[in-house]
Amino acid sequence: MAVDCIIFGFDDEELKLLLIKRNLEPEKGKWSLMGGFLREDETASQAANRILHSLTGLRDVYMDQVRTFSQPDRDPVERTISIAYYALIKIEDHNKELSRQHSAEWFSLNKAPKLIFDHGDMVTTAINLLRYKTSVQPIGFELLPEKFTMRQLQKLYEAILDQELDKRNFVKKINQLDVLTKLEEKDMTSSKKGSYLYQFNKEKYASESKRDFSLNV
Amino acid sequence: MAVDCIIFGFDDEELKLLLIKRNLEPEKGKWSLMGGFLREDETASQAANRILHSLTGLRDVYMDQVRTFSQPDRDPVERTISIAYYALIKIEDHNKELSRQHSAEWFSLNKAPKLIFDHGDMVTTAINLLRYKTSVQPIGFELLPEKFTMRQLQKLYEAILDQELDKRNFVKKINQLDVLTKLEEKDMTSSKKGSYLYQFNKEKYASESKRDFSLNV
DNA sequence: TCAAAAGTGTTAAGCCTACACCCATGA
DNA sequence: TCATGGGTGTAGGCTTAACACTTTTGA
Repeated sequence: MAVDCIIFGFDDEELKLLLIKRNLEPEKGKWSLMGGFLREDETASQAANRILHSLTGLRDVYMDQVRTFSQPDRDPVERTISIAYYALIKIEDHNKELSRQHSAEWFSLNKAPKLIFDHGDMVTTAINLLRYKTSVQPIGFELLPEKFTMRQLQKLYEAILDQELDKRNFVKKINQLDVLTKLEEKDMTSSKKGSYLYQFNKEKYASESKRDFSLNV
Repeated sequence: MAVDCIIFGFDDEELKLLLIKRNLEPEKGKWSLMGGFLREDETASQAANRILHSLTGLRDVYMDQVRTFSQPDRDPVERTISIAYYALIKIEDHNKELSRQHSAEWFSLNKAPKLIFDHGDMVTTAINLLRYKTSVQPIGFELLPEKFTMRQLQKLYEAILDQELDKRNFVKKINQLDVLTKLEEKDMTSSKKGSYLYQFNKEKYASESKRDFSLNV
């Protein structure tokens, strides 16, 4: 029993994937997802968190079970059944030294190399699930810094859905959800005028029976 | 590694669940899902089909992976990780003798007994997935006979969604999907006037880029 | 003063919802 | 002839999509 992690990040432009270069045979030198074996005393979700932590140094990260992959010959060495999880992390938070040690690198989704075994399927399945989940739960914020601009948020949704969105309609819909706090602060790096920063407001989301919303951007 | 099957059926009124009375310790005599162990040479999906077949005699049944349950102590005897699948079957098609041999019985969803281990969670997760899936793929038909009336179909959706629907609006929406064939034949059992029978039309669904529709009844 | 991104409203079309009456038939 | 379930259309409200100009300010 193994667990594999599809690790998503966002760099203000594209959705990215953290992949590791495999350092053992078979398929040595090829790219793969970060994975590991399930221990006796842990749940799959705990294993996924542990494995993610060993590569990124992060804890308390949003993760979701994708699906279990069980083709008998999916791993040519011995039968391994893998439970796939995806994780949403803030790229800048992760421990670069740790990921360097694992020869890990970030790839844009559409420029990612071919992956070993059925890891490509895992990624595809994970993205589809991510698309669904973002329309039903406010998990996009997990990929952004604490404070972010509307433009960053829109770019994120565009990256996840792989389609352009209308700026005005997007702002309207996000505001309707009423789960953000608009800060006084402005981000001055992106333009001369500067743009307001927002924060995800857990209280607003939790309190007001917005537990399951529907966001059709 | 085990596989457990959430077997859904529909009796023209309610969504039902096929459960078996456990004949071994622990929890002997309690109700549970039908399950079994994964064999060396099969995928989880093949195992699910095999297990379903052993209870119902049915093959080529619609099944979907729900999620994998991995709490170390979920089975008190020994650690068992279970991949849950749900199945949609036509109640009248299944082999009653086989299910009698397994002391299996159909229960209405809301009248089902408490289940062993985490089987209750499995059922809840499966229903949520089923609700989502029916809004995105025409899988409801798997629970109905070959030929069915609009009223049966509506009752089915009402059972799945657990809410009443407007008759006229429902018909409109189903017709918009354009995946049914209206037959000349009428079903005369339900009323004196008789009601037209319909059939799910795989060709219509497959051909016309309706691969992913959206049905918001 | 100009370039570059931020911010902001309105309108028209389409979709969804609510709602009630006639039809066909067997008893 | 009457009771039962089957079948059908429309109008109003709401939501969604399309669309462009002004603001701010650093260079």
